[in-house]
Amino acid sequence: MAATYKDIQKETGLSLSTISKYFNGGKMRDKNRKAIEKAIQKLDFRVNEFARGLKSRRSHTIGVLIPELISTFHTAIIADMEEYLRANGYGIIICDCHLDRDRERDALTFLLDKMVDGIITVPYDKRGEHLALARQREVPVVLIDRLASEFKTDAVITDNESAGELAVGELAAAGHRRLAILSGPDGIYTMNRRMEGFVQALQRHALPVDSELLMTTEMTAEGGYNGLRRLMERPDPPTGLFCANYEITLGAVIALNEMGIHIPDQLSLIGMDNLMLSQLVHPKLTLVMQPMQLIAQSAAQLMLDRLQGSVQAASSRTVEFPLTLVRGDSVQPPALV
Amino acid sequence: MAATYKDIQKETGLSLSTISKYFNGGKMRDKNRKAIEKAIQKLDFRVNEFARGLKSRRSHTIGVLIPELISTFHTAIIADMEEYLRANGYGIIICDCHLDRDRERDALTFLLDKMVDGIITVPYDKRGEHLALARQREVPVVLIDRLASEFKTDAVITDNESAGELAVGELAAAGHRRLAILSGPDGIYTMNRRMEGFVQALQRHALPVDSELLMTTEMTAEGGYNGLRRLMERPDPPTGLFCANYEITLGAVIALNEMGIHIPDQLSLIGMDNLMLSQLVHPKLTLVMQPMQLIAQSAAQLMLDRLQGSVQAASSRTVEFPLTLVRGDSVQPPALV
DNA sequence: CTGTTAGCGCCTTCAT
DNA sequence: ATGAAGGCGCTAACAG
Repeated sequence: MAATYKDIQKETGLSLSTISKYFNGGKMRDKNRKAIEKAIQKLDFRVNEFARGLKSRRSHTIGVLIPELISTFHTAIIADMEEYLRANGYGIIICDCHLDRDRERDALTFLLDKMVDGIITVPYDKRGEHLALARQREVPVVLIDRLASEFKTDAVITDNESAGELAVGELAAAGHRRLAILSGPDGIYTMNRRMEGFVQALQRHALPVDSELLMTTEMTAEGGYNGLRRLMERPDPPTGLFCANYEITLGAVIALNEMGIHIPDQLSLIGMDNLMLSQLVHPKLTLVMQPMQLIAQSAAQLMLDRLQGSVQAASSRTVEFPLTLVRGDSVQPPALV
Repeated sequence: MAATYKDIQKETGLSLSTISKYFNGGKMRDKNRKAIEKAIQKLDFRVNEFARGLKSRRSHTIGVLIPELISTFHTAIIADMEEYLRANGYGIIICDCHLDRDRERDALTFLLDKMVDGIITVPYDKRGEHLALARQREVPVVLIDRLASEFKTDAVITDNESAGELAVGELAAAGHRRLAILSGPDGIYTMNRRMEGFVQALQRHALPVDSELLMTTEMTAEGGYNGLRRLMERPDPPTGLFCANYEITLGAVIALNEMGIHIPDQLSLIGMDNLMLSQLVHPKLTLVMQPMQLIAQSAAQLMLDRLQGSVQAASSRTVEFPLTLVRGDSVQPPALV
């Protein structure tokens, strides 16, 4: 049986309120402080967080809700957030909705029922209306990676349009004119933005926009694999390709290997995220990278600001980070046909 | 302000104990049940888990403590465990100790202070003495992947020795005699076992054991990269290699690409885990695979058994799963020198 | 089957 | 600076 204030009381003869004050930073006689500390040692006393939470209504726990845990991008961000939040006394409860809107809603309810103090989420449902439930319970929400059309709140995103721009710019500079994109399904915030940026960049560079080369597929390695085959089996395949997320890039590379299509001689390729991939694949890939650590820390900080009440309740802040192009050897001028 | 039993009481006129019974599965008049349900709807009532925990001493939360979140192996297992546990009403609080014993100890304390009902961990500290603290607080512990020398408890592991055996068997069958292993640091449970299994298998196959070819390195891509270079820059390099974990495999493949050493003509390679890798790399890698989903589910189930009290407190069960060899194209007979 | 009551461990006025 | 007392929301005897 765990020790309580009463046990400390028995040890020290002090009253419960003095003991409480010790744990909540009040002033007290040095002698008493030391007596309490001695009793804590002796009893291996730990404050009971249930009791504390019952009064304070705080669990010092943040719910993290994401579409899929098996995603380098999400995992990397979660790892950084976990470290940052724990350093501030907060633990994270993770829920993975497995790319399913109903599960996402259930998971949110689950987290709220677990009395989390806040929710940090990569919303799967584009509209994000499920998040209204959190607001109704007065639990702050911070979005990562994607905005929700029907739910305004603090968010950390990257300049997704520029991903398309960076890729097109690099490929166009190498002399490519027939460019394709393999993006995720319509309805995914980041994928739509990257697609839009890509199309706008084509226009800006006065390159042809062939809707057959603006392909969407699942955001999985399998999706990238299938998408690439469809793209390259066309009578008139592209000479330059941008893969709009990590898993799609992975699948595309697998398919290219299988089809015996050589990078960059036969196809110039630009992928996204995960530097490790770029080094593993031969030749090294040129990538558009997101600053994962910055994203993680700033999401965590936005949440801490909310929880510490240092921010206007009504305001909503959006932090947007730029993307960077990391050059490998997967882009070269197109073959002369 | 969230609704409480008292609010339901006002709505229904029923007593607190009747309402409590509703939530804890007692019998009651159908009329009363319906009245309560109606009130719950109207008030958007949720049971306060702080108050409930204060009485029951249960948070329905499991602490998950791992060496590193950025590890496909750990992430995959966590994703499966999360799903399985949540389906049973349990959430998981994740802590990553970043390959640091002190942080591991701190994280354990953190989790216990968060009132978790149990700890599922891949212990980083080989001895696992820090886990005694959990036992002292009567919090059950389930180990994954590694046993701890100084802490006996329920555990789920794989037959690590057989990894070495499978690899040596496959390479020997192809005619290789000069075999090397790239394993993790001495002191890591799995790495030691795989190394031992490898050496025993060499002896069983009557192959020479050259201690220079039994190499240990960090369990990271960088470790694999460096280890491979050291190995292949020797005057008399091996013709067959087993990489004893995923990250090491990754790093080794990167280094081979850079050095222009071709698989399998110049080196036959067997890696571990992560089927995706095997498909990405050209040629496809032959791999020793661990059944991640089984590991995850059985760890979760061991924990649930403990929490539901359906297991003797004193007993300790170890579940060991077999490994499988998945053939790719990275092994062929050695070149005639 | 339902109601009354006394805590679970901690925090917070309010006195002293 | 310290002590006494009530209550946070729920549960579990115990009566009725």
